[in-house]
Amino acid sequence: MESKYDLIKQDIANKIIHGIYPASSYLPSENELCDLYGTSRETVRKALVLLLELGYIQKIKGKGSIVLDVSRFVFPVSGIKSFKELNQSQNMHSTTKVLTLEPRLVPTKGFGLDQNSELEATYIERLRTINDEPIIIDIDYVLSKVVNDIPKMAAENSLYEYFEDQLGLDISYATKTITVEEPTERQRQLLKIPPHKDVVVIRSMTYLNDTTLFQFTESIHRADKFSFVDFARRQKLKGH
Amino acid sequence: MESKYDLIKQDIANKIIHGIYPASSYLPSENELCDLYGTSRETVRKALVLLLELGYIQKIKGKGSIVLDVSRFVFPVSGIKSFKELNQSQNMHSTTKVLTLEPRLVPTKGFGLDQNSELEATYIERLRTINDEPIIIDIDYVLSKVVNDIPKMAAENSLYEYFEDQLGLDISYATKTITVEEPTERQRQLLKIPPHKDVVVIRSMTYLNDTTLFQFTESIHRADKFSFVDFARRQKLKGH
DNA sequence: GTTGACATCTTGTATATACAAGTTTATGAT
DNA sequence: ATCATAAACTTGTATATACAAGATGTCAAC
Repeated sequence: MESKYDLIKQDIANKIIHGIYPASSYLPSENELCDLYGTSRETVRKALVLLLELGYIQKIKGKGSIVLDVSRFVFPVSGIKSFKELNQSQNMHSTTKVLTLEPRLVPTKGFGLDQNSELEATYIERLRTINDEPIIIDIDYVLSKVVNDIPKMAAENSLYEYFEDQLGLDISYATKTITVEEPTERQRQLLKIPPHKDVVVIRSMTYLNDTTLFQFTESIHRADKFSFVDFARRQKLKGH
Repeated sequence: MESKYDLIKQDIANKIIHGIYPASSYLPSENELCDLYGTSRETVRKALVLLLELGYIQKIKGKGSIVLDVSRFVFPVSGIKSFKELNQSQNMHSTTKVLTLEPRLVPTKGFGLDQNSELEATYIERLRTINDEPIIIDIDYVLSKVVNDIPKMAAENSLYEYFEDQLGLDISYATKTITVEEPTERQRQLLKIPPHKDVVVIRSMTYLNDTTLFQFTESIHRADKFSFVDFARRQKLKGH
């Protein structure tokens, strides 16, 4: 099922996380890794490219692969991660309260959609607390075309876990925008936003492997509790 | 100098941008691309992987590579991009005014550094306007170890262009955090921030290819003009 | 019409090989 | 000791080959 280079990636990643390969040290050379895992060099290199993209290592021609300081990512809101995954990687006491779960149409405005399209969806509104403080309101529109029924349990636990492990959906990529906006009165109350204070809104559209759109998300954060951590590699795209 | 797969990547990317390969259509198959460019399949595949990471295409096993709607990225603040690059890709009238350019030590606090380390740097403070409105204050600490002299022209034009094209620096990756904070009085005046309104702060540390840190950046945005667009691929990292 | 087997597309994984091009170390001549 | 060269490492690029596995269409059998 899982490919060799994926297993190698995970093995090396774990060794980095646990300090077996400490930061700013060199990994074994590619040829040594070949011997270690009993594979060809190209296979090892595929694993290393994945670690490179994740910001775990830096490859330097002629020298080797340096382990980067990955402890900076202890608070990774980057990438597509679910609240539960986020929560497990930290050590925090958090809860999820499902406020609403009902069928609704996706609002044509707000996500930049065609006006004529009427998309049936399951609307889910959840309040996330960390250490008993309300921090995030998560609003999901899950398109009924893809998922017609969502048990409340799944919403309380983890939607992604339900979609991927239970339904076998292949969630692949998402586009997201981050903006700062005035909260609605409801949001102000739920998140206990002081007067004059804004909220951070992360809107995303999530797609399956076959490029079918299946979910809209609005994540409303208390601005004072908001932090977005990102790792970016420089890549030039000349043109035009 | 430039590799085949990089040229193929750029060629296909340009064709996607110009609509020769329109959104939601399939690219030619990998074998057809081999014939087209006269290369092996692995070389073509390397180019496609790069386009995949950029969010230009989606590969589907057994079917082909679908072109994604890339027009959503017309406002890409994602990745490492300089203000000038950003400006050129849009069509806006913008200016850059250099407020300060002088040697300074990097403040030990604020970037989470060791207290004992005293890093000499060039301090640059710039005010960015778009359509005559002040939008962004950019603060740079460029480490003197790497770059000892920065002409004012370079700061007015593009620091990255100067670093990469003039000095031949190999800028490779950066870590960045986005938070919402109260502006200083100076920031409030420069950006004309109304009372009670916050600003968005993007702090980043930029590294060269050989993992040497060379730049700290603080980018202060007017919250009402701030927008961050991102493309993210889902990748699970199991294991603890 | 429906079904199932098959062939033929597609992309995904894995290997072996070769050479180019940085980096470091060892060697040797001066 | 100094310097230049060469050898021995490292990663980067490119190719050829093989098979696995998903998607699709054809064709025959029922």
